[in-house]
Amino acid sequence: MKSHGWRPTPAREAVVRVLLNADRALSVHEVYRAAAQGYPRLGMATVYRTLDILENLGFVQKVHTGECHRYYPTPPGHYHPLVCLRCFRVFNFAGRNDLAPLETSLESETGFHIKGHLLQFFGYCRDCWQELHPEP
Amino acid sequence: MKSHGWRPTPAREAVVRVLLNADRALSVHEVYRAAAQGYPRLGMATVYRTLDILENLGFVQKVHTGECHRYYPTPPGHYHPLVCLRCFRVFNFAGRNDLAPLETSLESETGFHIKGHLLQFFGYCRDCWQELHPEP
DNA sequence: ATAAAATTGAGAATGAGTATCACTCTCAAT
DNA sequence: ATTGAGAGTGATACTCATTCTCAATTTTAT
Repeated sequence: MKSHGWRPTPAREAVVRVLLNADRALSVHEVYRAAAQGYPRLGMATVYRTLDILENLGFVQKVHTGECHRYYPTPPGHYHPLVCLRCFRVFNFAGRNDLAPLETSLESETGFHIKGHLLQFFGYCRDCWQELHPEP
Repeated sequence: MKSHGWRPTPAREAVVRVLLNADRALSVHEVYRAAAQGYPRLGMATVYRTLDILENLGFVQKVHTGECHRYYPTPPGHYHPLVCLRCFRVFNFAGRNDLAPLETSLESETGFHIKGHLLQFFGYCRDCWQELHPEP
């Protein structure tokens, strides 16, 4: 991050630390709460700003969940998220069928200049599913 | 819609009419403005409610665009949208690689109960791209 | 050290979407 | 044709995620 022209600051460090340790997708407010533990005078605006930077650099990814956006650390490689709608844990799956060729053929077929895509699955992880469907 | 237990009303009719004639994805406010032409006492709340119903029935689909959600009529068959980020026209493409098998294998692999997915491409259509990159 | 530039945080502002509630409309049963 | 139960409506207030503003602070290059 510092190597991309962004200054290292304690506020940013606090946010980054929280995200790297995240075992699930966090809401902005969760990131704020956790990061403010180690850096109490942190402000929400800075969290948003830092998340934007991290997302642009590809260090974190945003997921849509029906409610607000959540962020989780980008895994190495090209994966898509399968998100639990209850605990927001993320399972990253490789695009069995890579989207790049589809993207290329779509471009020539439609004349569109494609800028990106969105692919994710929603569901309930094993644990949450069991808690939601208790057996007597 | 009427056949699914929902009462036919002029407000709903006005909203439906707008969407069926839409040649691109419309924001809720755009739907409101257009529908209110033919039914001036329409309220925003009803537009939101009707769009929810139509989405649940599968008559319209929601797209994410970076800003607010937009809706467009669901084409017959199973397609995914390629959305122009400038004019919001939608090109529907068939999932060359259907997601169902991937979904099934993900379920057995991860123990997740998958509830849905999100697949869409963003870009600029030919016309908008040309306007954004004028040649001298 | 010091000036220039980047960064910050508090709080205000924005705006999409939701909730409320008194009123109106629809429709099946009379 | 009437009616009453309950679906539907719209004005309005509200929530809350996100963005904006700006003066004060921190960082970096000199």
